[in-house]
Amino acid sequence: MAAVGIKTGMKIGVLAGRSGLPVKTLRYYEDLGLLPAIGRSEGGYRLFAEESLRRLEFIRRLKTLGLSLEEIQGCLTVHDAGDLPCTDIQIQLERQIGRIDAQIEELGQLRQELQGLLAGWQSDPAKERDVICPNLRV
Amino acid sequence: MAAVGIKTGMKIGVLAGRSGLPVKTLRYYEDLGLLPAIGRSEGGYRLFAEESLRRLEFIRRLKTLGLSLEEIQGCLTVHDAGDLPCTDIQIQLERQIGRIDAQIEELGQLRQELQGLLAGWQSDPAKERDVICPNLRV
DNA sequence: GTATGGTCTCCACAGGGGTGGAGAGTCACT
DNA sequence: AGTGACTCTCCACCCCTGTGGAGACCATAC
Repeated sequence: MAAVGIKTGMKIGVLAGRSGLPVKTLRYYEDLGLLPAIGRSEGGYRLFAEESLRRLEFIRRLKTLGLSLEEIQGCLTVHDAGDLPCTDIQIQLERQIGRIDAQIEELGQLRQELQGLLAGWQSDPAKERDVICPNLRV
Repeated sequence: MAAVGIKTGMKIGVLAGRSGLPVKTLRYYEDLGLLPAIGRSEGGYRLFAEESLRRLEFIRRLKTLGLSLEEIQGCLTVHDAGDLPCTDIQIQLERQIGRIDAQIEELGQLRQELQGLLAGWQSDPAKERDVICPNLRV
């Protein structure tokens, strides 16, 4: 009969201090559904479980790996359903490698083009009619 | 004595058709000062010179090379002052190569990290206490 | 009782390059 | 005179991940 319905938990400032994230960011994450609070205090303050710290670590890690909050939320949803999110995370990370490869490819081509242009660059060309930059011929 | 003060020019729709850019974009460029109109018609319509087409080509080219509109505007300001913008463009393009190199470097490191994680990925690991994804150990 | 600090909600802004729509005015053709 | 196409201005919204502030409430210490 004791302690029934009693919600204990950190207030947002404590979680901010322990996680190193700004209070604003935690509210933002909560709004997005990334970081559910276990409830509210009588005064209306958000209360977070200890587990939130783990969750924030997870979020931070996946963020540094370049996943969007939406993608991270997808993984967390799997976790919250009681399943291991490993497979989903693997898929996301593979997708992320794909995006990175595409970006690197694109950047490499652009770099090539820029290098080519600068290789033949004339620092003081004659002015040309109908062209703003004779080097670019445009 | 003939044709004094008469402003001739394309209306924005014509320029849009000939340049291939949407009317909205041309207005946006004009607002930014990238694409000055030679004036307004009696009815208040923007009028553009033939030269605007060249200017838009120039803008488009530098955009494909990855310069921001602000950087492009810097080059155009030099041009409008009557100077050749080649040197400024060269500087911008070199800076752009620098940015690209930094990005590629960063992406490469991230890719490395992702590859490393996925290399040892276990598709069906045992659940671990205090960890959302055992593979990431977070 | 009151000062201080934590927290609440709601709204706005940042960056960069536009895009969409409303409502009104203009132009050309019939 | 009317119709339709074109243009004007002004405001809002898109992407994404937050951040800043105003005004009000809550909690704790003195």
